[in-house]
Amino acid sequence: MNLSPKIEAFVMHFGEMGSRWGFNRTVGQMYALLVINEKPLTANDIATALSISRGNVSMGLKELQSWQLVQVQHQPGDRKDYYCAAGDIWTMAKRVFEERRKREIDPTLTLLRDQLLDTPANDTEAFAQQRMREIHDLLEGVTQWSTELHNMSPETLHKLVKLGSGFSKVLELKDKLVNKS
Amino acid sequence: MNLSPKIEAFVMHFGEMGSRWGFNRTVGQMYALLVINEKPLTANDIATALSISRGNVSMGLKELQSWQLVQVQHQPGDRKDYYCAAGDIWTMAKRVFEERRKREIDPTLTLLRDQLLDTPANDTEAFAQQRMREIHDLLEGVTQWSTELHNMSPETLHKLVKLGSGFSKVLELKDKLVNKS
DNA sequence: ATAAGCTTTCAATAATTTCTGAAAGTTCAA
DNA sequence: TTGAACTTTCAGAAATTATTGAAAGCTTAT
Repeated sequence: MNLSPKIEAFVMHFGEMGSRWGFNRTVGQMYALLVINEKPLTANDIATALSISRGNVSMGLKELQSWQLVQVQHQPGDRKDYYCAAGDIWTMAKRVFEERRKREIDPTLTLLRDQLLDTPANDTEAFAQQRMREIHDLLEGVTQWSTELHNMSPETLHKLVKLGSGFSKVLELKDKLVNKS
Repeated sequence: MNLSPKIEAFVMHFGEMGSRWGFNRTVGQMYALLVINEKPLTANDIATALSISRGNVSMGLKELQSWQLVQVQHQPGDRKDYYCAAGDIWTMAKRVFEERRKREIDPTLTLLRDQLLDTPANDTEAFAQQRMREIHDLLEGVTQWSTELHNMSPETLHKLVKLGSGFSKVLELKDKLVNKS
């Protein structure tokens, strides 16, 4: 398994970015490799291509499966597991987005909900709770909104992205028509 | 500087989440502390409250300033720097969002743009480039869209969040009216 | 000029995370 | 039942990241 310079650049870049996207370097590289390869790869192919240990590949694949970003496939008469990137580009984006929401927002929302049930004991706590309320409402909005995104078809998503700067205009339009607020 | 249990829980939680949000534990704690405190704090207040070294606080504040999340203030006749969280909740959210976009998306977009200028040398590279194109277009959409968000007033943002599940309906509405696509 | 009262820097150390590879586990064909 | 062809696990090693604290830098009052 030998990578062309261009493909290598792409894979290595995804490695660098990996940690910023919520997984580690090798997991990033592995995913990139699976995404730009048309054909499914075995765990050994991956280990060779990236010069990492077989054990590390196994861990990485487990991680990618927990993100639902890869799929296992089998070839008839071959005992090996073959891996490939799951779904189209929109599916991938949605999965990463969802997974990150779960890890980055949900736990905080839970904490804030709990804290907001208590009555503040003094002024300091009252102010603190007010801030927590604001953060809570914001995060709840983001969560709802992310559910919305999750349920959109690729076409709608595509439209949304293409909408670009026409976005606030649509909001205003809606305001006028529905005549609320 | 002694924290009440509730406030401590909040601060510690932000510490835990810190790394998922793009900064480290102490930076997360520091920010939480500044957000739930009505009054500005000195670097020493922070060090005491969180039981961390003065040097670490200095580093952390530098980091938070690079995210534009804190402001320095001065009290008349006092040489110390006082710090507080910058802006309201929407400002904070926008700054975190923007900063993360810069770190998580922009570098990849640059790489992809470069790669897409070259002509693929073979079928493998052609397929790879096709994938890169898709990712590029998606990220460009997200970027545009994030600029849009950035320019929205708190009121518009609030409306957007409240819109919740009515969102795709608005999109459809727009489709019918404008009668495009 | 000096020193008091701050803040910042940075080399050394500590803590955490990632990676390796050998051993154990699984599955299947013969 | 054995063993060949895989995969997974996990303890220890390596790499990376965060933290400390002492020293160096500012700035202002005297």
